[in-house]
Amino acid sequence: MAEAVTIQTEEFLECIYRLQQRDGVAKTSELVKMLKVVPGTVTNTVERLERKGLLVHEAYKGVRLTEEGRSIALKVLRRHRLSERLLADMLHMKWDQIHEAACHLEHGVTDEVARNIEKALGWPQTCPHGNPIPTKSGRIVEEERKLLGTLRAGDEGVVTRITDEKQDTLERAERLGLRPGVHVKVLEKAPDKTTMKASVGGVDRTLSLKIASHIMVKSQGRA
Amino acid sequence: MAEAVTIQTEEFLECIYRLQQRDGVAKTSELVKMLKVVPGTVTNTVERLERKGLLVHEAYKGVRLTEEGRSIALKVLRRHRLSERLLADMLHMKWDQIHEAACHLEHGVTDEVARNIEKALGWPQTCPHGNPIPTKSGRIVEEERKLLGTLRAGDEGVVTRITDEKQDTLERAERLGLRPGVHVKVLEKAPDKTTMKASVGGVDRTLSLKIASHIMVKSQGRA
DNA sequence: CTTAAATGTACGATACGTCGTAAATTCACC
DNA sequence: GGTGAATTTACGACGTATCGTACATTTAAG
Repeated sequence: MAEAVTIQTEEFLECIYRLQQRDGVAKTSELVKMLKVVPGTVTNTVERLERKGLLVHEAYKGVRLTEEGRSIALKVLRRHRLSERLLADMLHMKWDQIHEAACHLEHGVTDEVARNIEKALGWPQTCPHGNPIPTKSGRIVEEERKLLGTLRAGDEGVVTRITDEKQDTLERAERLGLRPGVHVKVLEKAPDKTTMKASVGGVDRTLSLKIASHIMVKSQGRA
Repeated sequence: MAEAVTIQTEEFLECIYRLQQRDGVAKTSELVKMLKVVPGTVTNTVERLERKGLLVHEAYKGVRLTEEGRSIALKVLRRHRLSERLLADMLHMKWDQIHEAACHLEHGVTDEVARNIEKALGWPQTCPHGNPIPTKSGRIVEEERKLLGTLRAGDEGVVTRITDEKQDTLERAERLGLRPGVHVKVLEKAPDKTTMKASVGGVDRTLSLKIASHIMVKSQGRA
């Protein structure tokens, strides 16, 4: 068990984990988009990984990780998020510029180095975007929080996570002041269902529902 | 130019650079040993890299990097040595335990991250073993120093570099107190030509010529 | 209910990276 | 200078990773 896994396999499993977290299942078309490969590559790789017992694929339904696949994905995610902490906290890179770099770094971080990162940083619980860091043994706490986009006028809370780590999403969040720990309150949802007005850290903003759907909020009641 | 290079290609070029530095030329048998692959793999890869114009191979003589190959090798070496500084200075790993980890990390360090490492550490000139770090533009200063193993009784100086970064070499150096900056003085060379006696940081030691041949010394005269 | 667009699959091709076995060449020592 | 050991090369094989083109299935819009 625990065969050596290539970098590409790691990328696939990590990506599938993220998609499952978001959608419940990973559609191959989503994998094509996120991994920036052609559909044939996804089919091939999915087949191979299925043969290895790391996932199951239901045609036209999507892909799900097996226990073993999930276990590997969590190891990769751990290294990714610890890499992000390293980049942000020790190398002083901006939180909206580190995801891509961490995508490369994660594959070079050995378990030993991962442990040393978390030790040096005092065992952080989340990455700089608020997403939880799996433990060495593969435990992860995925809290069930509401997404900002699903709140109604009057609802309020504190941003806990930006669940999408793509650079443009993070840059947009940064510009809007949407960082973990910031207080938000929904003021008004536009009738066209593409934007909403909200108070973000005391400043009134107009947010697209697209970005709001990536912001996880710890609810604090309702005016 | 500057095609994308795979990790294995990077490993090969880096290894060839190190061997050329040591022996003037990289014998394929040495590559087999250092890269831990079978001879056929070296032949294949050398052929491929020769076709790409990254090196030239003279049968039974060895391999030499072209300008382009050297340029890539120096980029990899830069990332390797900056990774070592990161591991030693920020993650507090012991200097004799970091080489292997850096071998993995180097391939995940983007140029941007490399710049941020050197910035965060105040532009260090050498890795923790004393070997020079190439600049972003690929300059490197390989000082011509004597090796401890070649000094004669009475010669003395200061250790500047441990040129071999294999873990067992470094652990042995550590146990003998042979770190960069330490003063050494040759007391006596054994007639069997396998050991020497020397004062290392004030302590008299018996050193194998094997380890002494990896220790570079800045000469400070002669008693 | 039909059909076009979206989504998914199949197949063939190319390059890389690695191995093992076997054969050829060179070198160094007697 | 001959010969055995070291070194180098040649070849065939397999798995991974990726692409592109062409074909099939599903879904949604009319």
